[in-house]
Amino acid sequence: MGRPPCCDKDGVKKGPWTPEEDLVLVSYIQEHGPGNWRAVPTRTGLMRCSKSCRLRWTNYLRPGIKRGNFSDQEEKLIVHLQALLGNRWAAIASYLPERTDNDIKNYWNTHLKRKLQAAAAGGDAAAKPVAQRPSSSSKGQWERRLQTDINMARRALREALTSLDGINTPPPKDAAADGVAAAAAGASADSDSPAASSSSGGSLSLSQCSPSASGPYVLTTANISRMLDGWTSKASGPATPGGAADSPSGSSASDVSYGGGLTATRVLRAAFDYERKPAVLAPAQTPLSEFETWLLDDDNNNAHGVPAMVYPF
DNA sequence: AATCGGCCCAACCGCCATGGC
DNA sequence: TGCCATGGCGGTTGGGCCGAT
Repeated sequence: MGRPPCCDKDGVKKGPWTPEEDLVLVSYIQEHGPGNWRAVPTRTGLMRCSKSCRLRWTNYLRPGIKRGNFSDQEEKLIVHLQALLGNRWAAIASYLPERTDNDIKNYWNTHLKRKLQAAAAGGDAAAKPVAQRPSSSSKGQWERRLQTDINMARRALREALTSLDGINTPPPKDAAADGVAAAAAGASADSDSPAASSSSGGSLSLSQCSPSASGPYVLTTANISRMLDGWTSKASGPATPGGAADSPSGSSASDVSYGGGLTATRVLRAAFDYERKPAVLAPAQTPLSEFETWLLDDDNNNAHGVPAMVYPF
């Protein structure tokens, strides 16, 4: 007998998240913190699987996420970490605090893997990831090769890290006055994002934020602010997203009660406060320092230098 | 202008690890 | 000690977008 599914298939909504759902999820998490995902759908009224909620938060809504535009240093770091760790995207992402494992995985699959394959086709075997190299050699040869790979990767990583200012340090929190969705941080950096381009004043209705209206929906502080403006201007009571929202699910948005006199303004402010909590980014910084120590140790131990990694691109 | 095909990425699926009972 | 619930991770998919024809 197979294991029961993590969530009931009936009545569980799938597909892209709506702004209303994002706001409900964010407001819940800023109140209770991430975790206990099993309780999230029932407590928020979201017709989503707990897994879906967690993924939405970790891959999209979590503060401090940078989207798109991978820098050269990030590319190199990913390439070498992949060579070191294999397809352990979560581990790789821990060294790129602003990137999600899903983002890195997608970027690898769509860009870097192709580049490496092209480079490999050009005869640059040294640039191949460990996992792609021939495995026909004997154990001793394989171990020596692996150690060489690690040494090369360490050196290249250290070089990459030395010029990695700003990647591993969170951006100033008040720079963009953003909060929740520092998705906003990434979105605002993307000049072509709808949110970034719609910086003019005026209230934006929910339907204007919806994917169908103007491209992919990106949850930014600006969007949330406009959403809330629209709500507060249209609804006289507390934040009960109502009429304007043409929610396909027809369930959550209008049914959600934030409780405890939680107004829309308070939701937004509290969401900002949550982003200022360091716990979200802090864990990723500890391994980095250990990582740097490890790299430095390598310098001490690696008396016989290894040739620097030749970047295939 | 219409169609086609490739690219990109958000989201889903299934498996595994872990912790609580 | 075994079972179960839950969270986490990696692989894969589906659909929108965009350039080429």
